[in-house]
Amino acid sequence: MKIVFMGTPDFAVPCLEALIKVGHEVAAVFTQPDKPKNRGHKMTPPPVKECAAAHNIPVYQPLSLRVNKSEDAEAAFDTLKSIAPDCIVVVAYGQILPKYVLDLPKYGCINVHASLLPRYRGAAPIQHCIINGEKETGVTTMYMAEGLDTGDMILVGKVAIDEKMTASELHDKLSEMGAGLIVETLDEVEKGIAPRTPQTDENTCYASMLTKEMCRIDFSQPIDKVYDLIRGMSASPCAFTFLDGKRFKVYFAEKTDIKTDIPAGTAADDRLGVSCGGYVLRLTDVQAEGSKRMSADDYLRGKKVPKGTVFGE
RNA sequence: CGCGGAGUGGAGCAGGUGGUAGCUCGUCGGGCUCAUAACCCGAAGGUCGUAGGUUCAAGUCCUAUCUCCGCAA
Repeated sequence: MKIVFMGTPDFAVPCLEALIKVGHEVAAVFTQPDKPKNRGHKMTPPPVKECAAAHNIPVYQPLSLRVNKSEDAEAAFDTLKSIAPDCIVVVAYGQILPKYVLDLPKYGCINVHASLLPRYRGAAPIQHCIINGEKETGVTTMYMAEGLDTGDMILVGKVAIDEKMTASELHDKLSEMGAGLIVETLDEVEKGIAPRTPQTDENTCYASMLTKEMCRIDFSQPIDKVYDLIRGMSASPCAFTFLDGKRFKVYFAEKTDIKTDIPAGTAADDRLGVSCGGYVLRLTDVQAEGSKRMSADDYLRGKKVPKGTVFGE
């Protein structure tokens, strides 16, 4: 099948590679423009671009595909038309596709979404699942519609969320699962045997983009909530608090059943055990400002965090 | 050229007013103990990111360079 692939971050790369590997003709890749990122504002190409380049696939990076949004949209659409793909596969592209793009390919536009739709539509389904303490999630493929992640569903893959799983671990797992699922989906679509299940709008919920403020740990919350937040934000953007006036990232923690009645956010011992919702939450994987990520044991070898230390400011 | 921090024995940090390189932990040996992740004694282990420069003398000052990290995007 002749395919145009649209995607941007790491999550989309396994899908792209899978399509190439099974022999689909990936005629072009659309991805977000390079952006000044990281320290020093270095221009950084999206991971999907690097993957496409490695396979000598032409890459297009329009600012938008909506004609009223950017000047290069029309040219991009012309490019799409001239390629005339059988199907457009969209995986975490980060842009809204207008109706005339959705209607262009014979088999339509097919999206890979990292949740069990109609639950967790939106930008950050993986993190929100963990933050909300879900026990199960998965990947869904669907025919794209104009609404955000509202299209008719095709195939679903489920995965259990382990108690100790972090967002980045789940991300990798779903990313791989998505790669298998999109290959299977295209196969069935091409043969005309793909199911088509409309979404119900009843059980839906929205997974909004993550903000910095959401990453801030509130130790007055129940310990389960704080624990899930830390897992759900790890390793990026990463939950944080403040220690000694400086930002202090927490990549992972352990729940204990030790009860405490000292104020929330206060060190209950000298081993990074913090009072949280009436219990002690032990921070186990941390990163101080200007330093690198390290285990609590390593951190404590260099810095004392005595009982009574207050976190949060 | 967005702002800022850091590179020192296996780990994490101190030392930065230039003059024998230090702390905590770990490791190894020994001791004590019914016993221990406890305690006591001792030992090993570092060309102080790299390259230049200033100096009688540089981890410490100057210049260049590499790497890593926080903020911000």
